[in-house]
Amino acid sequence: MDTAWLEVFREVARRGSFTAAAKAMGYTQSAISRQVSSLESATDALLFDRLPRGVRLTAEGHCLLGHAEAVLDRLGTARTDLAALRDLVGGRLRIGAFPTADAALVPRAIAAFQHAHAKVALSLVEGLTPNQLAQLHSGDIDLAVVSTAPSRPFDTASLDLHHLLDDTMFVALPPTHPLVGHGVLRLAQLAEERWVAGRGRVDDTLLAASMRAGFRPRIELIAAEWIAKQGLVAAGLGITLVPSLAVDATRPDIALAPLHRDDVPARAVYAATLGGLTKPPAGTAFLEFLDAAAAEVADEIASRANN
Amino acid sequence: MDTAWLEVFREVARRGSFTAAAKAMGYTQSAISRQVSSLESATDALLFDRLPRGVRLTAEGHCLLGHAEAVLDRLGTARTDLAALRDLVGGRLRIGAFPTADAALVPRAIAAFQHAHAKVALSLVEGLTPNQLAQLHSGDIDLAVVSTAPSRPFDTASLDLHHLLDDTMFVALPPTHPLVGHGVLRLAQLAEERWVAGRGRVDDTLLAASMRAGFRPRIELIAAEWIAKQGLVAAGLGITLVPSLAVDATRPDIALAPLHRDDVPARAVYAATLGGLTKPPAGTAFLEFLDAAAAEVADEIASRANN
DNA sequence: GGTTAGCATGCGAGTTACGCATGAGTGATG
DNA sequence: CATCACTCATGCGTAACTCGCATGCTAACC
Repeated sequence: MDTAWLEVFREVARRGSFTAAAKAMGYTQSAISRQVSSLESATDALLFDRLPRGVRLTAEGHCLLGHAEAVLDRLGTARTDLAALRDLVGGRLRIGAFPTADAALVPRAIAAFQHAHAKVALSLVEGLTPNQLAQLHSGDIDLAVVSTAPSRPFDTASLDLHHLLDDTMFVALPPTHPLVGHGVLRLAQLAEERWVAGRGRVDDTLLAASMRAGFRPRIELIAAEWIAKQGLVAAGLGITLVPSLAVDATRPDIALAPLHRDDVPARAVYAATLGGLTKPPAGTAFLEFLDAAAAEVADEIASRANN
Repeated sequence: MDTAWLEVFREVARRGSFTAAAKAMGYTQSAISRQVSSLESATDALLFDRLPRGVRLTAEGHCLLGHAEAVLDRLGTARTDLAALRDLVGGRLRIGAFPTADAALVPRAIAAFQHAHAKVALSLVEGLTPNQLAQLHSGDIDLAVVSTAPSRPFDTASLDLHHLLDDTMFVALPPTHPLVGHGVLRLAQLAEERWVAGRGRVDDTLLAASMRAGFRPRIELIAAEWIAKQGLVAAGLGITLVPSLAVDATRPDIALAPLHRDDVPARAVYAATLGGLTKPPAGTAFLEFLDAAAAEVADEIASRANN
């Protein structure tokens, strides 16, 4: 059944005449006659009584009319929704990001995106990179902000990776620490320090890097939450590593010292989408905002490292 | 846009593969491929990502899927409703009838019809014949039970008339009246009686008939409502004419005497529908129940007239 | 009673949709 | 690493459909 038949049917029902409907729709009267006839065959119902002056809906025609209008309406909203999806005035975009990306990078991009495309429903899920990738593959999120870890390289085959920035490491020192203000530090200078460690990947980084620098870090303080680590450092009980993405989120009574990039390799931060698949329009648009936010954040980090 | 495209789209979305959908729907894989392609052109959207093993909905495809299912559902209910209309398990029938027809004839037909076709929504409008015909023409009712009046013959051209029965006249007498039990009466025997008259056509009938019988009836009592007329007659204050259709509705303390049919011509009672137009299936079905009810009522009237 | 309005239909041309066969790309398998 | 299996896209020829045009027919209107 062609939906054009329904449109013709609706027009004829409204105008009460094949000829009038034909004129209104740019068809010939014979075309209208045949289309109505086709619809009558398809529904196995006589839809109009043919009168000497025009036509009139039968009971069956009246019954069908309501449904036909509903169907055409729904098709119209389908068109509208699709257009909204394309024009970024509708639809949704589900984003995932690792925790420190949510300190500044992702929130800035989201704020700018929402300002530009208020009608798009954005959602954000925080999680570690492996979880993000799993959700990406299962279709739970459309785009993930992830970071490389030397230990777990992700399969580049099934992903589209868009490089955003490189996340270097800073050392968080108590404000009274003697090394504060000495510019770029080498990891070896910190061999005797007491370290505050969290759990998971960041501490792998610390361990691997310090072993490479020739010492085994003294880890006596374990704190999972960022707020706790900061407290310990601010109290002068130890030092810790801070990803550059989190420098804006450190409390003012902590000193941050840039670390030489040969000592702790930078983590690359990517925006990842499923490879080979069509990205939702909002996704590609969001990438630009992520780029802009990444550029801003990178600038700020660079200026901080040079002080 | 062909709704077959939507069905194919839905099937492919469910099965995640063109080939599987083709097998399920009895098409070739190439046909599926082209139909999806057609739908994509029509919607100007990429609906599926083509993967090495099957396909996967894009964001646009997911957006369209909901609408497509709604449209197909609605088309299904349209088909169901049309079938229900035909099979008398749905739809409606709007009936009109003149007042005395609602005393026994129409209620019986309605009761029997409702018992046979409970799902059909019946409605009844009481009104005089001219109003019924007007509503018939305006499309407010589907079928009218009307009666002829010598003064106002209706235009038989635009109507389909189905004869139900002939409505003769009875005389309502006080139970103590000397003429009670004398069988068929001639109007001339009642020349000296005092008449209870209503308004409108019934009294035209009385006037015309009595003038023809050679007298002018003494009309001193006017009562519009049937209940009032009966009261006056039962109290012995006068006599009145009763259409045969109303004999069952007369109170027991009134005597009814059949009137010779040469004196007061029978009114023909018809079921009228708009001529040339397709009758709703419930309408033609209802006619049979009207016929049956008319036969019953006519039998009862005949047996009453013979007593 | 002629004219007009309106729907149905035969006809030819253009478009569309189907199946068949084939090609290209990717994952599974030995 | 080569081969196979599976999936979708596409060229081709045929069949069906839909269109406009012209015509026929019926009923209302002047």
